[in-house]
Amino acid sequence: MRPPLARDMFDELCPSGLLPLRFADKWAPLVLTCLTDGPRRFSELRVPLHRVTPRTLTRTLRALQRDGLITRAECPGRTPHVEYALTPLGRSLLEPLAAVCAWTREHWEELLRAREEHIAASPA
Amino acid sequence: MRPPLARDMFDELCPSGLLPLRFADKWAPLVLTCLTDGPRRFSELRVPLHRVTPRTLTRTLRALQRDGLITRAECPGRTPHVEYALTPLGRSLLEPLAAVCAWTREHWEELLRAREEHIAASPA
DNA sequence: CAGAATCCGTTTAGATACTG
DNA sequence: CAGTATCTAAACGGATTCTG
Repeated sequence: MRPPLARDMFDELCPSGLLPLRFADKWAPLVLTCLTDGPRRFSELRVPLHRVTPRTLTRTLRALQRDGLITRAECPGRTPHVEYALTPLGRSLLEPLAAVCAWTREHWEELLRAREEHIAASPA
Repeated sequence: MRPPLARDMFDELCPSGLLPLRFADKWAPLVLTCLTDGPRRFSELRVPLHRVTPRTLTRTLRALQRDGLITRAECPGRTPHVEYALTPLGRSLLEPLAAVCAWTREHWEELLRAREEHIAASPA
């Protein structure tokens, strides 16, 4: 019923020691989701992300690129632009990501209630 | 092939707007995992977490408690102590959490390779 | 044992302005 | 269009010391 805990959770839980790279990031999962249906431009990505500042979006995209989850392609032509797209690796991450989001939707009310009760019970 | 993106990803992806509460946290997922097999004490939790400082562990536990994912019980007696345990809600989160960790284990080598290639390709 | 208090360095992210 | 540069505020996390 209560076996001893592993001495080092960092070795056991994930090879990364923590959540997968980029998963404990505020923006990265949202960016990945935005790329589900195809490549997107820099400015296209900003809109659904509450007009996140260019600086923040740039850093997020660079990190995702570094980890092989997205690609960055410069598209020359009459209207030159840049397109970001999921790699197969990045796409494979969408599944566990969706599972987490589904959990949240399912338990949203419950989470809110817990918070409210906690606030109500906490001392002034 | 390329439908327009939702204007507000925060409304659509998760009710929370982001990942579920506490999921984008460095320690929370590890703590939840440590509680899988039963209640644990404060000091018991520190060991597998690389001797995380009391301050950090306390804040993590408070946040998890606030969101209804764990309970805190003071156990009086000859050796008084405190026990933290998963709520049913907290336990239900273990499943999507495990899915994410499984993904990481599965693609760990690939992630490492991408990083190395990126470092090799980046300018001095 | 289970923390609280304090200090401090790092990281994160927003606002704003500017550039090839 | 796709960023970069600079500044700033807040959050995160570690180290240390102290307490009911």
